[in-house]
Amino acid sequence: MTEKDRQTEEKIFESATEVFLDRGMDGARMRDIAAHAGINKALLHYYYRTKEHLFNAVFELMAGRILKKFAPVLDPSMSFDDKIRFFYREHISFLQENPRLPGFILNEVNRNPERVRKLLAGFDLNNLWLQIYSQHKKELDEYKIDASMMPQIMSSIVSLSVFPFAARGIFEAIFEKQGLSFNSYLEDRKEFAAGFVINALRNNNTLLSNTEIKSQRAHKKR
Amino acid sequence: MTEKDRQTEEKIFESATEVFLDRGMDGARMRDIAAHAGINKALLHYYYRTKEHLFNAVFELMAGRILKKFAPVLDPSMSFDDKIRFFYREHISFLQENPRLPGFILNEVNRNPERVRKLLAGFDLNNLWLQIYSQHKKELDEYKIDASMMPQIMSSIVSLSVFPFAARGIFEAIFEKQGLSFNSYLEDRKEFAAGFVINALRNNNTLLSNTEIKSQRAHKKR
DNA sequence: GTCTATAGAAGGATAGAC
DNA sequence: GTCTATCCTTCTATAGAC
Repeated sequence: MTEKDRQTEEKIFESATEVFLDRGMDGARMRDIAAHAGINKALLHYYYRTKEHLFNAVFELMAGRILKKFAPVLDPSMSFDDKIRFFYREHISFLQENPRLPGFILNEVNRNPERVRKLLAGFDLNNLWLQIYSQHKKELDEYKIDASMMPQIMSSIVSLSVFPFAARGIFEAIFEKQGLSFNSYLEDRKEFAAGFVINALRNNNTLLSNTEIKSQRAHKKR
Repeated sequence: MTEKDRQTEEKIFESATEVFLDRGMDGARMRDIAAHAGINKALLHYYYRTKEHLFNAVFELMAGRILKKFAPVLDPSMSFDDKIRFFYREHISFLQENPRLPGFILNEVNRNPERVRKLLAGFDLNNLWLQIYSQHKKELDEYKIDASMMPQIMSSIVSLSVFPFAARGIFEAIFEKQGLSFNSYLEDRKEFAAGFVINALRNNNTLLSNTEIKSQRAHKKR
């Protein structure tokens, strides 16, 4: 009885996840979710009152799952370089298993800004970058990186792993034309991206210093 | 007469662009496009037979516009470093004026792979990376970069400028919590990203060499 | 070319039997 | 808990008057 409930509800949730990931909130059809779960539409409404309820359940689980993957960034037991290497290995592997996740989340979030607010509500973002900076102050000082550059640096790190998935459709098409597989590109990327970032920071020369100066100037303007 | 046609058709097209950029193909409503244009639905169908026709017209213009912005990459008159600096300045400026474009294109392309095929049909991608590599062989040799690394490098360059726009909703929310403006972040980014990439390549040390070796190994596997 | 009115299809949601 | 049948709304698209 209760066992069967759980099974059905789970099946519905899995089917909904599948269809929503594929088509998004607006493009998904309750009929398709029901068909995918091998049941009828009425049962969907029995477990989740409306389409929106069902979508929210799926979205929150998925968004939570991807956000949790950023947690190791605050692990104090790793050096900055190791952390970067670890991050790309783990994060890209995770996205290889969930390739549609970035596009799904980004799209829904851009369409409905209210979702971001609710989503980030549980996280302490007020001093996120300062936290990371403080944790690695010693190494970052050697690189001549100060706290004001953290937004640029952190956003760059994330871009390098998430964007290929967000632009998956285009990447796959271009790679195919050149006889490359998207998957082997991703395998390479785990190490390439880490090396790329570490090099960029390690030899933080006049170029970055210039940026820093301009950055301060720009901030004063506003 | 004909002048009025042109005006109406243009107004419809602009309104459609606005609504499609905001809501996507699935989320857009013909009623909203008509309202935005100050006309009625029937007139939409008079000029563009179906919603899909109208959408395709908008999508093709927008996609073409963003793709054209990558053309200077093949300009042979600039050095590699200058090209990178030029690219970020121009590309980020363009996206500042069209911030919803990346999310729109990426979303529609991921949902409908057929669009990519048609989209890229006009471009010679068979040896795109080899072209760029050949053009700058001398500089790239100094960086110890060979042709097989071009996919990783080019995709990294694009990621750093496009991703902040694709993830605009999240970025804006996070920045707001820290008292930063998305726009000043973007202003800084034009120079930061260029410096970041040039540094990463310039001091291409053992890290990248390792990646290269692994890369070759990985390719043999498949 | 532009409008009003409406057809016709498709979507989400519910009633009620089992 | 699960189903069939159906309601009601919304959407795209067209007919027909001006």
